[in-house]
Amino acid sequence: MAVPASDLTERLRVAGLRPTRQRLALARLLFGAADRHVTAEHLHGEAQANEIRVSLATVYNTLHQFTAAGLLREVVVEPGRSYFDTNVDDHHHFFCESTGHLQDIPGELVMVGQLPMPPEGAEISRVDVIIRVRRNANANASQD
Amino acid sequence: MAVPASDLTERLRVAGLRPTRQRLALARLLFGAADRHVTAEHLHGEAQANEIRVSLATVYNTLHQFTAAGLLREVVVEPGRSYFDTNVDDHHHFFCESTGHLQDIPGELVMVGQLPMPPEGAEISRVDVIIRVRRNANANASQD
DNA sequence: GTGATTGCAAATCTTTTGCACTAAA
DNA sequence: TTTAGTGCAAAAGATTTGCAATCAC
Repeated sequence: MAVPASDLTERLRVAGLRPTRQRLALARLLFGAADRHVTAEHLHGEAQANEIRVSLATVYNTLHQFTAAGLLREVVVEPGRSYFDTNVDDHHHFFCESTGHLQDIPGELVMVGQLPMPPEGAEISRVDVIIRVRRNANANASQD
Repeated sequence: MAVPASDLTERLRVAGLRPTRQRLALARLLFGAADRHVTAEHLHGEAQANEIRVSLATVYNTLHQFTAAGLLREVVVEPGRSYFDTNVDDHHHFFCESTGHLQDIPGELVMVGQLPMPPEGAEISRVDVIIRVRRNANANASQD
């Protein structure tokens, strides 16, 4: 299903990363289906569930290497835990404080007009908009 | 200088917090002068520099209690470290990835038009806009 | 072969916790 | 008194690191 292995191999090569067994397996989990938001811990668990032997340290290395290569984007919304987003296009996030769930918002849906000048000597590297939401009291267990 | 002790005492009382020696001392550091952004570690160091005996655990407790009481606002921009902002008005932030420096942007300066609908059963608790900046190469050591 | 990559376990860093002690009301 | 608040040291959780073993080229 989805992305042939050869494409992933190529993608890693282009990014300057050797297509090792571990990286390919993680790439398949990450990019195999729809956009996703994972933590290192979560991805490691998923790898194990799929009988892929990878150490947690390698998962961390890989996530950071992918991020540096522009294949992933790191999203910081909670103290003490990083999420990695497979969607690297310009977009923003809903973050549910009750459930810890992240959800993309296409970039066009939020219009940030008229950015203020950055401090002198600095240039903008990214604009993050995080809409923090909370489940309201009378919401029944329909989704997260 | 600044805020008389009696005001701080009152402020804590109103928040439902006993005005203990430690809380008053930390409140004086936090609210004594202009708006600031501190980490627990930083505030603890500052307390020690001012000969205020407070344990790091109490600094954490206090920061969280002040945040729950609406006296502070927690800002998450870096994995593994929380900043606390003495400005609790509606506003946003510049975050310099090179220096770790946070700077307020008055709420009016950023116009986020037309928010998308939050996921069903959820209500918006806050909108954070973080403009990540980086020192550009030819910036000399003028500020952070 | 040779250098990049991996795995493991230990180390690090920030934050939280348990619990006896102290202080505010 | 009585209960909230504090300090300490230990625990927890996420992430990083050092280094020998392993793999890609």
